[in-house]
Amino acid sequence: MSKGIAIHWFRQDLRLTDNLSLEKAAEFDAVLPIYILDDENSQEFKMGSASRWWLHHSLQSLNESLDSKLSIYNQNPKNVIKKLLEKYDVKAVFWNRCYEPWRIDRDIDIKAYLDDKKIENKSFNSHLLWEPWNISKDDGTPYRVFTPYFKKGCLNAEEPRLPSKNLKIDTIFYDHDCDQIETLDLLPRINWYSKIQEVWKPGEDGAQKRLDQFLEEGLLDYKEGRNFPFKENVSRLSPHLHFGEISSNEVWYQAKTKESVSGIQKSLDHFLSELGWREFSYYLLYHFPSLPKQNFQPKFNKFPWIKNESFLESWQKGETGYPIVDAGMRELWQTGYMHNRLRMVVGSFLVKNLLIDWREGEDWFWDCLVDADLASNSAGWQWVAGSGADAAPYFRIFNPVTQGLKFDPEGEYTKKYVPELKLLPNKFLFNPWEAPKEILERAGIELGKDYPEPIVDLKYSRELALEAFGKTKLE
DNA sequence: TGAAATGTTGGGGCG
DNA sequence: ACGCCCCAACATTTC
Repeated sequence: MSKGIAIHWFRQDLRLTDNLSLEKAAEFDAVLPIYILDDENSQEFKMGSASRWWLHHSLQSLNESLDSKLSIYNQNPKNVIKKLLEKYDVKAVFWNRCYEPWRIDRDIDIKAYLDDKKIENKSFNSHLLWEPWNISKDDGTPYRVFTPYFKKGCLNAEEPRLPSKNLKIDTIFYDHDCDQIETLDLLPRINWYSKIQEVWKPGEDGAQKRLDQFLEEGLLDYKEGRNFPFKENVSRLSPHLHFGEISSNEVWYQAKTKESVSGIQKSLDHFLSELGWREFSYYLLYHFPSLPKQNFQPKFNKFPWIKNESFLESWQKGETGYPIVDAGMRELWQTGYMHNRLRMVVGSFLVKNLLIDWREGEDWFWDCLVDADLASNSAGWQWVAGSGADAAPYFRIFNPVTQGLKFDPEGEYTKKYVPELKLLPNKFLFNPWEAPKEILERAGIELGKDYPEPIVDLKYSRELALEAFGKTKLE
């Protein structure tokens, strides 16, 4: 009995392992694996530059593991599928669900089209531990606070499914009329990615290796070590998870195999709860699709953000004159990533000390991060700004000097990304403007020439922020 | 997943 | 021996 061809449409699931849709498609005589670059439907959420670099390499890796038979397209997905249905004996189309509002809309439309054509189709969950629509408060409304969402909502719900190991592909069908990875034009004209290339290994193999390394070397001391950007205690799985090179279920259950290691429990729980934050972001995005551009708390709608191109540019380039902030921004620029501690510090600085709209930060991160993820990025920025769900309170303003002293006391991280300060003694590393003349001289630094003067005064900008943010409280 | 301001305590110096 | 002051260390409150 012939079952014909089934399409598996790769999207944010660029892996073979634990891929429910691919497994389903592989039950047919032949599977036609496709990837479609969809710049048409994504509109204002078009993938950023760093993500494109990542995607290029991730697709190459995926293509290799499919014996170079990944069919790739740079067109409107509906047209692609339409043409494939016309050309080949396609019996079914499968995919794993995405949660960006524009993708949901698009997929609904394509599903209706397939239903209409009487083509079997089905979507699967291979991206989240808990579907957003399965978790709600007793009164049926969505949670707005992380802790009860995770502890009561998720941990009391059905356990995440175990990773599936059932993939058996007989025949891969390749569409010779498709585009090539190169014609997607994902790589930039100028090579700004050499450093990124050194640091990351996109693809399924790189993802599993990263997880292995984290579980061996980072997890045990995760709870403490995750705060220190020079330590190797964070997982750095975010881009791999974003592109679905490894499933969150794999990460969840592989981490749990370490449960028996003595003294690991607190770190393990904390790590699992960080996966919970990822879930919470997707949950919020699903239930509040305006999250990426609209304040979650409407009382922020009349917040007097200040437009200041010059401040914004200083922040983007890592030239604010605050070494810990500049280190974070330069890490982002050079590596396509920023340690979580620094994301909070630079976010607080932009939004509270510079009073610049969180959406400016969101846009910059979107373009620069290899892990740029609509759910995590929006939820994260709204958290920092205080406008989000379970957000940082308005009065929580990070002091970049204190944060530096606390979390990079020896300056390893800061000096790595702000090397012009490497001769400065630690005592003045985070506040060079307060260093005595002769110390600056000895370190070979002239402020305003070799390294910027601070673009704002900490104390004064803090007072301005407290005043401005305090007013949101009145509503 | 802060920081600064304010309050409290207790030890040591000193008349 | 005693009270007083100073101030660091810690705790609490406020923004």
